[in-house]
Amino acid sequence: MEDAPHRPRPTLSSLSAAAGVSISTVSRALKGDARISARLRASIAALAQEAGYQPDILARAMSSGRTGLLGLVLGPATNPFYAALLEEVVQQAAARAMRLLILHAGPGPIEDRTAEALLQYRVDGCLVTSADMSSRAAEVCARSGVPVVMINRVPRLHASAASCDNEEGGREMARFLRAGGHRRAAVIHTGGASSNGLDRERGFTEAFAGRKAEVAARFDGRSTYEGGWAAGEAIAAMPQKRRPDCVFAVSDIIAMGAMDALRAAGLRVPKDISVTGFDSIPDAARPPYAITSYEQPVAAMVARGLDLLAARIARPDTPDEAVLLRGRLVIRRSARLPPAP
Amino acid sequence: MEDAPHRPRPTLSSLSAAAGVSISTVSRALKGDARISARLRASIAALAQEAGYQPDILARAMSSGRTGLLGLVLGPATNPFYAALLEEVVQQAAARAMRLLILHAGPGPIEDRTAEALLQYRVDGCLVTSADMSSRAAEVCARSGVPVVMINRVPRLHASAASCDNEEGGREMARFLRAGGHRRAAVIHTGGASSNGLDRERGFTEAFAGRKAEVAARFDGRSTYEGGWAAGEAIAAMPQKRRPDCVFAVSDIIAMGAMDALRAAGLRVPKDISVTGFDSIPDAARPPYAITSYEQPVAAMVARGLDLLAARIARPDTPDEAVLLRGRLVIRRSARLPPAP
DNA sequence: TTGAAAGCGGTACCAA
DNA sequence: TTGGTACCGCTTTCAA
Repeated sequence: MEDAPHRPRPTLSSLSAAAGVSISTVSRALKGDARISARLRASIAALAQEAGYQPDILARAMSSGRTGLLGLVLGPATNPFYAALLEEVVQQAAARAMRLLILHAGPGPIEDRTAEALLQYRVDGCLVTSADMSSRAAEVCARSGVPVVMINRVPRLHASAASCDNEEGGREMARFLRAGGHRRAAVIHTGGASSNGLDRERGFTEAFAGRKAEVAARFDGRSTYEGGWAAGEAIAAMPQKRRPDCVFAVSDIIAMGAMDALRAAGLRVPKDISVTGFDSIPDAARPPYAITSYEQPVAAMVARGLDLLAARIARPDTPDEAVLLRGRLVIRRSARLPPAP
Repeated sequence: MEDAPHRPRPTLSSLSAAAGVSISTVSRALKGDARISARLRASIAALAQEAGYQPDILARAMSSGRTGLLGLVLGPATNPFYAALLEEVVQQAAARAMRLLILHAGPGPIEDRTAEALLQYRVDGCLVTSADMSSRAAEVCARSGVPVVMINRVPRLHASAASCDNEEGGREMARFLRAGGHRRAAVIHTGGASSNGLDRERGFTEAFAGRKAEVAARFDGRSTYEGGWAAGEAIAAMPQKRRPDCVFAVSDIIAMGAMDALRAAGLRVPKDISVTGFDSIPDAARPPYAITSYEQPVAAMVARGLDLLAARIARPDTPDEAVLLRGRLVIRRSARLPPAP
């Protein structure tokens, strides 16, 4: 290939010179304005095509005020749930001709300096999927009128949200386990940090507790495999009489850790103890785990989240809105089944 | 909180009016230009601070030509290796005051429409960590002079790269297995798509084969857990006499699948057969796996990658460069150890 | 030490 | 149906 130093970028101005018409005409022709004659439009389009013209979004943003940029705050990508969310968001955003500016990925809150980028690049809106959007960042958005949508998060101050019906998910899991004859449950939660976890636990506890059934123990699983492992060890160490007959972990990654620890301690799953999770990440479906879980409707959550964002970008006065989507119980082999009817 | 409609964004112009000086003066004062008196600089800085001034990067880019934006092409985030890479890149880029525009995340090549975004947003450079940057996208970059750096990839046409010394990694693993007394190896590769995989396999094969030792079988692991599983099943199904005594998978995710399949077939790891991987992702370190692996120096790869990119952005004529970084053998329990010396 | 003014590449309003 | 022009916010050169 030639080492041709890249040609100067074609602009409206260079096109207008080539076409012998004004800049405004080229601009209108390219966006299909009906006021320009069909012939002229076609010839200008051909010219642009040939020159490899690409509109400069930055320049457009200068005058139109719209960047087409969405700020993205992602949770810890090492949890496969967020990885799946990321892929889904990238794909759906691209389909809507929106681009994502990554503000944060990983555990912990987003830095203040990062929150500033949000303003500096004039993002049209902000998508938050992480557990932690610092209140500083939230405030920045609110103050400067940047619409915020949370996915997989309860909405807060000046934000909309699309999430899974976590409480119902917890309830469904509880009903399933009770139907399977379980009487003593252990819940592994996330230490109170996340409202998702709290909702799941609340739904579970509410639906599980009852005649001759109780949530007998609670552990902090810190949303990590290691946290789940520690909880699993603690459960395995309980005297057999008091030991729970089932475990509900508020996320699959925790459930995996717990399951491995229980097995390492010599317990059989689900023979000695059932283990269930939440999210239904691909990892949890693998043969050694086959974890019964509650699947979050990730694609739908992302789609509705982008809808909400788009609506708020188009009409800033649109009132905030919270969308709750129902998930689906996915039965695998990690929990004893209810008797066949 | 008040529902105060967000104030208009402060600009150089509004600050200059407030300060009673010209726009140029404010601009220079804010960037610490020595020509502005210290007192004036301080008072303007205070004003800006109070008003919550944030420079408009887009406007700056219009005149300076530099956006501070890096295009990011990421591989399948569902492989924890890419998830780790993502977190590292986001963090290090932020530390350098560079922002990431996500162009692609997931398996498969990037779409043509996406490649255009790269131009439209005038990214200063492009970071590619995926196996597949379409040649169209590569061409777009080359033609418009956007520097490209590959991380974990062999450099191609008009691009620099920072990657792990894959061949050496393969060799080290081979030496380790041979020292452990292994004689018949199976290699699970990625089907030829990735040069990484090829390099690892080449290094391994070269160092393993020799007196009374050979690579006895090859399988396509498709870079996925499922691919590894299928290969594991195939290995387990081999007649015992011909069965390999060790497995080298070119990535941990493959190794995990293979290991699970081998165990499901009743083989013990490492007693009956040793299993090793590559990458040293956190998942591979978990107790049930404890996979002996070759760790890629992810942080260093990202750091050097960003260095290369920054250098090319600052001086476009900087020649392309390929950096090879050595990784580290991480010995765990999935492979028989060499006898203690 | 400070200010005025010309762009950067579009958009959109007002004329013609 | 088309052209002229002001403007978006900042950088930078040239004058003062």
